[in-house]
Amino acid sequence: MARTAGSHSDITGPRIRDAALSLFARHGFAAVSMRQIAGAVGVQAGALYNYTPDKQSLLFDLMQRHMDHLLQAWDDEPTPATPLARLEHFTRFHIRYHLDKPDEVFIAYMELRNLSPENFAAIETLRRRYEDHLEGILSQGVRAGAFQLADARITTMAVIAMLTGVNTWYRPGGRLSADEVATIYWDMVRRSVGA
Amino acid sequence: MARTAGSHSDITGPRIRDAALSLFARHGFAAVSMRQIAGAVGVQAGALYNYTPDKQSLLFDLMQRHMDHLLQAWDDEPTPATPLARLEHFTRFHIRYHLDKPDEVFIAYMELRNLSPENFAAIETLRRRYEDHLEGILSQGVRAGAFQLADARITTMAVIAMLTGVNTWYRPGGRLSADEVATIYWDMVRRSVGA
DNA sequence: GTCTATAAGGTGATAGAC
DNA sequence: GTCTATCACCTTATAGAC
Repeated sequence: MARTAGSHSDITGPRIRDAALSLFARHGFAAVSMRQIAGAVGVQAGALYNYTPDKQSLLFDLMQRHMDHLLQAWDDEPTPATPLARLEHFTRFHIRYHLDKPDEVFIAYMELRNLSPENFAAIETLRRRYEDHLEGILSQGVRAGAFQLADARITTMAVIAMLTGVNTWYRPGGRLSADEVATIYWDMVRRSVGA
Repeated sequence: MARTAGSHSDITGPRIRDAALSLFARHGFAAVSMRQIAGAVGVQAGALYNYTPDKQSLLFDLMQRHMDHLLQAWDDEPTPATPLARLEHFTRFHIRYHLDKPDEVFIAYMELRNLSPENFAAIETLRRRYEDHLEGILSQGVRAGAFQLADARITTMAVIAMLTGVNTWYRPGGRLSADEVATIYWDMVRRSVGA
């Protein structure tokens, strides 16, 4: 059945995104050609332009979907009662979600410079919205006397960098499970905010 | 004087590296052509091949110099007496050094996937050597009873990710000086290792 | 919706003149 | 050491047949 001519719009679109995601993550946006993406999907390069106006839009689409999905996933999470419980929940959610989508995460911050200025601004807005969820938890905790920290914004950036860094070294099947890793990181986060 | 024909080997080499560093950092290795680098230096593309056998070697040269220089700079630093003082020294050194060389730092971990397998292995060895300096400080501190942490290797990766993350948001002339930022981060590092 | 063919231009790298 | 010219190939994107 492979390569049969005809209409496949409902499955070809997702397949193009999957192939582009994987290839961009492995080789980088600029190093991957439309022909390579088409080859991975099993169509000719011209057919891709039925699904994206150009290569830039394909990249933006991947990043925007990733950020939208991340924000939605966090909105769907429950909200524990105390700042301490909320911070632990965020820590474990962030590690779990990011380890689950390594290609999306990798692209979302490695390929920012390949976005057009307008597309860059749009992704930065979504990223800032996600960071603000953590900053809100930290600020609430400071007001409630649960945390002691010098600057909620800087602590936000520090914690997110620390947590996202798990993706650079964690490999499934290694010395520790994802849950064990999350517990160790939660211990560090908890102490670093003075809780 | 610009573009005069003749012999300039001692100044053209560094100028090529400077131009490549800046262009790779801004646009990415794959998105920059040898003609662009030559244009920034003020020579024709063919002249670059008197200084590098190919584009890949140019990238590797930049990364290797960066890692060599980082390791040498750390070796040149004094060694404070206690684990706590050593950890503070490493924290401040890492932030200062990395804020000082943002292009080198950016390339050194954004362009790893564009290295050939042999070159990648060489850079990873140097990176691991740098990480091991921090891991050594943490392990010593645990043995001396100065730190309480679950896993020296994971704490090493977490602390380095947190500290290097400063480069993603810090801009000179902003709300806080580099020294003030380093002090806030040192407070977080100190608490996260249970000191 | 996918194909083939093509336009218009860029790519890394080399040869040989000066 | 740098230049010009060139090779062989790849690039994104589009046009028109089916």
